[in-house]
Amino acid sequence: MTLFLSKTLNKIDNKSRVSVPSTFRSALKNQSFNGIIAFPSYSDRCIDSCGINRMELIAQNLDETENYSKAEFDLISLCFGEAEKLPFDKEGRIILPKNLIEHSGIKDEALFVGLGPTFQIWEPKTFDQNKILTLKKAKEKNLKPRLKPIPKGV
Amino acid sequence: MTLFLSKTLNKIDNKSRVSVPSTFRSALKNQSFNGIIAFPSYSDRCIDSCGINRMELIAQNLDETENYSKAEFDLISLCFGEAEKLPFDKEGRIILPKNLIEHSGIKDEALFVGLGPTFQIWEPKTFDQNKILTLKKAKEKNLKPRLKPIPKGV
DNA sequence: TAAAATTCCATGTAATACCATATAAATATT
DNA sequence: AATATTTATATGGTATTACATGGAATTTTA
Repeated sequence: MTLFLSKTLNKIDNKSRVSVPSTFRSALKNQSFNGIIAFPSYSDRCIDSCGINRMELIAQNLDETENYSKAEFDLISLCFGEAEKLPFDKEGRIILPKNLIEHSGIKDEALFVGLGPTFQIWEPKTFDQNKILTLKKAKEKNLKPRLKPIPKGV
Repeated sequence: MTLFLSKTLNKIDNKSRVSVPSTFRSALKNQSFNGIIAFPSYSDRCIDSCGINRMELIAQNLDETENYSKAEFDLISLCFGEAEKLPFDKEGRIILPKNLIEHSGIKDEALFVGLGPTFQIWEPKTFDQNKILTLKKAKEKNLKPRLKPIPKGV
């Protein structure tokens, strides 16, 4: 299974190129497209990313499931339009499209954050602010990190 | 698997020619017909498109399985009747037929929007309006885009 | 033979492939 | 254990190619 872990901070040059951390690259090694899929996060000021295999799974599911309302279907469909296929160059870099740079507020550095089956790309400052906010909310609600029981069949 | 992602805005010349985005073209590279299948969307003011392979698959399913309701069967039949085979010229362009231009309200620009296994072609303004509407409806119904593959057995 | 459709060719721009170097990590050597 | 050597990774810049697009030439068909 593809697993993205840990954080990496890389620079962006004036052509909007960033090196994808080599650990992430090697996690994607066996997929049918040599690069990443990236789209604006629905809930945060960052870029959501994954490999093509996950995207194919989502597409297939959407195609085969009959229980979506038109409103649901249209909403999910919008995501495919926002998603960008970003191939690696020979050096393992991608080019960040304008719209994703704008959405994330990224300037000259990009923070890659592993989330397991997916990862995110953040403007470092925004990530820090968000982290503080998350911890604050957790404290207010007295939340503690825990594992939920794993559903059967997964 | 054929996946259409992201959006591209291309111009239409006075002969109704449009360049199909090269990413879409390469997604269709290995199909038996070098071009796209296009038909008026039954629910939106846009053009629905895909590769010939998907049409063949649907036709085959229609023939072999009992999984379609009468209503579904009739809808698919309608689509087949209105579907146009639009071949690429040497430069990767297609010619948009009059009826599709009229149905979509396209004038001098065409917005190609990836939907995963299919894609759509929109008049840019119409797409923007429709997007706003989709997001509004989603908000009303408290929907959030499900970008997770649904685990089997759940 | 005129009109329409298709194929062919030309060009500016933007994307990407290529090469060179710097930095960091890993391994080997003393 | 400290240092040297090698390897892998990240980064910067240049050259080349591909793409979208406009128009001309050729073929088709009405």
